[in-house]
Amino acid sequence: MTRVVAVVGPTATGKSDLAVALAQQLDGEIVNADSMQLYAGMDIGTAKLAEDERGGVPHHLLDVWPIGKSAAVAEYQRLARERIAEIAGRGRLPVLVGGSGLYLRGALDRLEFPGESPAVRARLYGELDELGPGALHERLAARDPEAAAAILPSNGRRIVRALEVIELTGQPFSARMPAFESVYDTVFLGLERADLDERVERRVHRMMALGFLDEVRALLPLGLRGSPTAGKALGYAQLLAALADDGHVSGNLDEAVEITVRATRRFVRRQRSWFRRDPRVHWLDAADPGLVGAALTLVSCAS
RNA sequence: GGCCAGGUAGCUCAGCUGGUACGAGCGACCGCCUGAAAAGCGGUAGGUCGGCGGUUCGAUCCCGCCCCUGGCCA
Repeated sequence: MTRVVAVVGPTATGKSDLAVALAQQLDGEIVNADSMQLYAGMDIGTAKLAEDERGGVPHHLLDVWPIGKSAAVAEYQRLARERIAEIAGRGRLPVLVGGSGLYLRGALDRLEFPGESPAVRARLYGELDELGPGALHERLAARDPEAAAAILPSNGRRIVRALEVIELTGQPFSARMPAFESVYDTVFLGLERADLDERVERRVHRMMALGFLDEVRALLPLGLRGSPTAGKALGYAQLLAALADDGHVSGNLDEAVEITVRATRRFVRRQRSWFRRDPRVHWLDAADPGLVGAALTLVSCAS
């Protein structure tokens, strides 16, 4: 079975750097598993490693989607598995890095995504607007009681997806995540650190100092504001709210920064509660000076 | 110094002409998560209702004094 290393954990823990170090030591290549780093042009705000920070290690699945594109796990799953196969085919070690939990699972685990239909989905969202989530949830309960039980009546988005899948496939929608079972021989390394809240604050301010605002401005003509996924990214959404369409600051920038810091901290909480449940993850303290060594030990012990 | 408005949850504010604060939004904390996942959704905890007296069976809402904030006038 193909051997893969996955570096996971909350944002701002230093996953990218650890991945580079591991790839250098283990003859690896890196595959991005960060939903926002897939977008071209989102660099500063996603903390994407610049060329000269990649330590000569090939990086895959960065900058592959245009800003306006609506992201999709299923497509990511396909792309990631292709890359993993190619890298392994070259005799090298695929190192997956990122903090997008569902993307990681899509790439690595036995997860199958039923199809999608933009038309059906658009119609369902129209109905959601008109009737409200409660009514659609009742419909779901009639067609697939099990899915309805697992999805809260207020969660319009998931209700719509469940109904979409049922219409498309004629099959019930299994609303629960499957067991933690990888399709590869994967070693999961999780990074954590105690001082994340402060780090997040410093990082957001550093991004501003590096020209985050100009980056957002530059993405304005590419349709960032209307983009369903990219436009909602942390920091981007907040700066967008403070910018007029012509790129002039029309709102309160300091407040936008402050809100970004808070929202990012909340994101860290969500990431933790997602990754914590995965029993396969070997947790490492990112502040430990011997981090790389510890990670290498774990990888070699697992083989 | 006088007049007016206001002091209610960490923040911004709601609050039947007195009867246990119904509070709400945001935040915080905890959790959920199968094609937008940096998204979406849920649960929980927070209030001496500025202070002290008084009226009343009972006062956040009535009276008096005091403190603080904003505005107006001197």
